[in-house]
Amino acid sequence: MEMKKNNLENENDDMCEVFNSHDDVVGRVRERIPDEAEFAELSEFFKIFGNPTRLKIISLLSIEDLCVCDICEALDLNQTTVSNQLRILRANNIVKYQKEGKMARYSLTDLHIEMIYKVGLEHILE
Amino acid sequence: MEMKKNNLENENDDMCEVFNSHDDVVGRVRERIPDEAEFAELSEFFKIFGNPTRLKIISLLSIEDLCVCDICEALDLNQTTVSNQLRILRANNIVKYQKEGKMARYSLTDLHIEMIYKVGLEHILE
DNA sequence: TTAACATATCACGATATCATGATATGACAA
DNA sequence: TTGTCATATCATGATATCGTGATATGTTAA
Repeated sequence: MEMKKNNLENENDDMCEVFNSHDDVVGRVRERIPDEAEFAELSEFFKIFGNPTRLKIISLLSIEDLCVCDICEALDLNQTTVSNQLRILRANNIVKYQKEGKMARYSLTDLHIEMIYKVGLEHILE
Repeated sequence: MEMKKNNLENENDDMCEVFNSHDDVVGRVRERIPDEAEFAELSEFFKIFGNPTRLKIISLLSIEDLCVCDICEALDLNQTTVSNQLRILRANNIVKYQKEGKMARYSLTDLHIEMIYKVGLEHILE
């Protein structure tokens, strides 16, 4: 898969010292990664998935849109907990909602969210 | 997209009370989500993506396999930090490594990791 | 053996996150 | 306007996570 760029790399291939054959590798990959701000934003985004309560909400909403009280009931969680987590999910652009009278109907923002959730689930289930 | 199961739901569609029309919804979705243990495991898994240092390492390894010192150099991070995060990544089955003499060459465990990383990046870049 | 290097582990103080109780807001019905 | 319900916000103490300095392990070369 990976192209051998330089046949001059021989037994020194495994050195990490000052005059090392990895300098080119380091320079090459360094240019191809996002910048500091993007990593910060991306980690904030993924942090949201790192909490079981939020994952449960995401899981529910990947099946269908629900109001807050239905989420509470389906997950057997108190309203403060759900509402707080929904606020975090909203702030991070993971769910959106529309008001319907005194109710708020929540849904996932887009398909990325569902994809990430499902690929992760697939991964842990092997 | 969503099938209307019951045409008897009328203006009561938006009630959340004791005899509410959402009971069927709640019961239905409750059966279709993973169990407690799976949510716990999944959230531990996603937590790993919620740290910029680990994301940077994942980002590098999605380009090519690297040894610890190359990762340190490419990211301008001290060795302890990188080694600690690699331990966490290993423990969570996100990277693997093979020993080559005194070096350790790290790579991503499987394509799921790369997919999740890339879909997340796509999401924040809109 | 001894030295040097690559990597791993331990311990710790600073910081962030969690669930929750108390309370506020805002809509509708009486 | 008063009460009730659905939802949101605030404050807090318990717990978890972060980066890092100190130190250990293990490999190779002299």
